[in-house]
Amino acid sequence: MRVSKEKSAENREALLTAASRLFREKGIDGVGVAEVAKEAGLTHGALYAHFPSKDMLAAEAFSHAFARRMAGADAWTGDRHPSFEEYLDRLISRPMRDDLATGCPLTASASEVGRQGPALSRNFAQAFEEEVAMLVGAIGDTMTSQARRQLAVASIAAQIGAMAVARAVAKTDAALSDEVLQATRDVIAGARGTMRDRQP
Amino acid sequence: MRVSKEKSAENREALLTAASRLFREKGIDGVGVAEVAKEAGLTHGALYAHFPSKDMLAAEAFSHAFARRMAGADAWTGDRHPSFEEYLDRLISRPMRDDLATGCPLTASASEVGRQGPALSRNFAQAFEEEVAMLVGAIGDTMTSQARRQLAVASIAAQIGAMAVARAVAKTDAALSDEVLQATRDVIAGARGTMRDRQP
DNA sequence: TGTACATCAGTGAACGCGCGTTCACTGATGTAC
DNA sequence: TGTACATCAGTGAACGCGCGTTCACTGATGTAC
Repeated sequence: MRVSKEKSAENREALLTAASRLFREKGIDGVGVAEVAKEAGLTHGALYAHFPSKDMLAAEAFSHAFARRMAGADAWTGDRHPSFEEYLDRLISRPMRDDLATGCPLTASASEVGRQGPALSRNFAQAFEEEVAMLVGAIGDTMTSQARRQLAVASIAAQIGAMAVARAVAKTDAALSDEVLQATRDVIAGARGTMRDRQP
Repeated sequence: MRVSKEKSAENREALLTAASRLFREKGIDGVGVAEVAKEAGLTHGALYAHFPSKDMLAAEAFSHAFARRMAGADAWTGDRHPSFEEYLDRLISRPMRDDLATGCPLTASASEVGRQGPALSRNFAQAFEEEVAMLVGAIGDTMTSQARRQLAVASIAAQIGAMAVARAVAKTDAALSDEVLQATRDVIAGARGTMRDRQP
């Protein structure tokens, strides 16, 4: 049966929220469209009234989650303008590692993007650039803009790798998992100190 | 029909080689046991005479690939005792990014391990420790052993993240993909320089 | 060394299952008069 | 404002397909005599 435009918009939002949560938690290939629709209170057929394919759903769900994060709408986002060290401490952390479902979309999707469709790849690249711009702002004007960008790019890459490794070994070797997080935080923070000192 | 013990051992080796190649290239969830068996010149039923489940196959295939890499048997391994900078240059590179099938097993599996079975997680953690030990040796005795280990752990995490991001955006934004590799290499190399300078 | 037979790696059909997607149909919504 | 009807979000059965795993069977290998 047909529903009102408002209800339809709510359903679309519910589908995106369910998809972004489930895809982060279990991986895109680990969740079926029926499960996403059920989580949103619909049947799988309804999903195709809003999205032409699972691939497009994944791409839109990723950007939806990233936009929420950038808008500060996620519980874990905290200060929207953190310092560089605050950024590292918050994202390369045990709470982030253990909270798959609402964690950083970049971290959750990085490994899957290469094997999914082109729509998700485009949205991922755009989100990565936004994250770089945000982090460049957090680094401040203590070094050249080239150096700031280089540090931001490397820091986000390191964050994504540290989280992947920490999650991979969390159940097998909790001490190693914690060590990976701390070592990455410390080495990146140290690199920032050096680069700042070397600039006039 | 029954085959000789030698032929059976060869078939087992062929299954491991095919699995480690295909799993790296398409992901563990992206390849069926029938495809692995076919690549090894067998039928899927024969696979279960050698491995009790796909999970165990994945775990053994991972360790098989990593052991080959550590033994210098892979074409891309090069010098078995590279310097720290050589290690970074070789692993965080465009050739490594583009050669999925024979690339670093740690890099290829890091993101999947968390969602696979416990056997793979154990083998991954052990391989990570071996890689850390190798890299600690490459860093040399210019800093404390604690600092060496910290740098090694963070470097491997950063390498894994840089490769994941570079692969994710390779088709969409080639320039960004290259930039991620170079920025990560430079920042990690810079961090090494700082840590060395600060030690007596 | 030659023969009889137990072993077991490998084959291929079959199992139940979940996948992404399609589609005829439903019925409340939104619109035209 | 009230009525007739076109629209279309949502339902649920069905599509073909590939998945991991099982199993009765085959026949060359390896062994015991």
